[in-house]
Amino acid sequence: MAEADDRLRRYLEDELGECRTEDLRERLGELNDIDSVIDDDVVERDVAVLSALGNETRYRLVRLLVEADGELCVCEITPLIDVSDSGVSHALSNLADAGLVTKRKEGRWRMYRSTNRAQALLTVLDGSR
Amino acid sequence: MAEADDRLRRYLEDELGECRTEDLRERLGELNDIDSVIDDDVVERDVAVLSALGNETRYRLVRLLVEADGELCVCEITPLIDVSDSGVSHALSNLADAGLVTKRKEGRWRMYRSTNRAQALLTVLDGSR
DNA sequence: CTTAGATTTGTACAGTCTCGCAAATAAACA
DNA sequence: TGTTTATTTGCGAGACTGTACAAATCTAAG
Repeated sequence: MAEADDRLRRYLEDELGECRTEDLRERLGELNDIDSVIDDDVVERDVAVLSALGNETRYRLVRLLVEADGELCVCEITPLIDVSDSGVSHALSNLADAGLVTKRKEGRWRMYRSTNRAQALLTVLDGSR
Repeated sequence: MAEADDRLRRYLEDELGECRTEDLRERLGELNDIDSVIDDDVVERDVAVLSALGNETRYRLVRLLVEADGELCVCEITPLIDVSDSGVSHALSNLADAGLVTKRKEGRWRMYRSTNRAQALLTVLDGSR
């Protein structure tokens, strides 16, 4: 920590012209305040969602369900996705854990649908391109 | 494809009561239309962005820069992030490639700032929780 | 033009992830 | 009840990723 503080002190000297211990302490406090706003649980959940979508197979599945604008049966999905049935199942299960799709049983068929969160994320990506 | 089509035909029989070859062909067409909207380049870019953010270290870096609401020097960031300096540097470089942060040289210091896309993504995550 | 310091880059490897195969489960129906 | 079919689950090989360490680069200042 001492070394990191020295580096920060030199940076503040450059930025402010001079840097008293008081100035260093103040900036250190500001940085800690910013950092302390970040909640560990939120980080964990968001990273889970983002890493679920950050895989081509899973991303395509979600995109498909969002474009379909309603539920699809697994038997309608697999012909469009280039991995094995079990690969699709693994992926859908992962997405369900992340809250990006929901699952419903209909007799011997399983229906999947994208969630609002999934739609919101894709919308933002579309809008910031 | 034959097997997959058979499964789809059986699904349509359940859903519609009966399923003529015509019905199967129509549904197959609809599914392909939905799928063909999905652009490979878009998939690739979005997955790159999402997988960049879908890592705890990189997510924290972006959150920090968004909360800071302006640029931060690497020397201000490293004390708050629990990986080595080189780890932070690799992570920032990855984020820059994904278009989630921008970099600016200021003498011997390097300043980073989050992009609109990064802010938009975090905002959506915050809003859909 | 040497030295010191800030940050990046190259590299290696431990750990994680993805996907296919085969087996298991569950629903429908003969 | 046994059979067929739809989907999931367990598991392992190979691919991929994250990180630290060391060396390189770049800047400023003696």
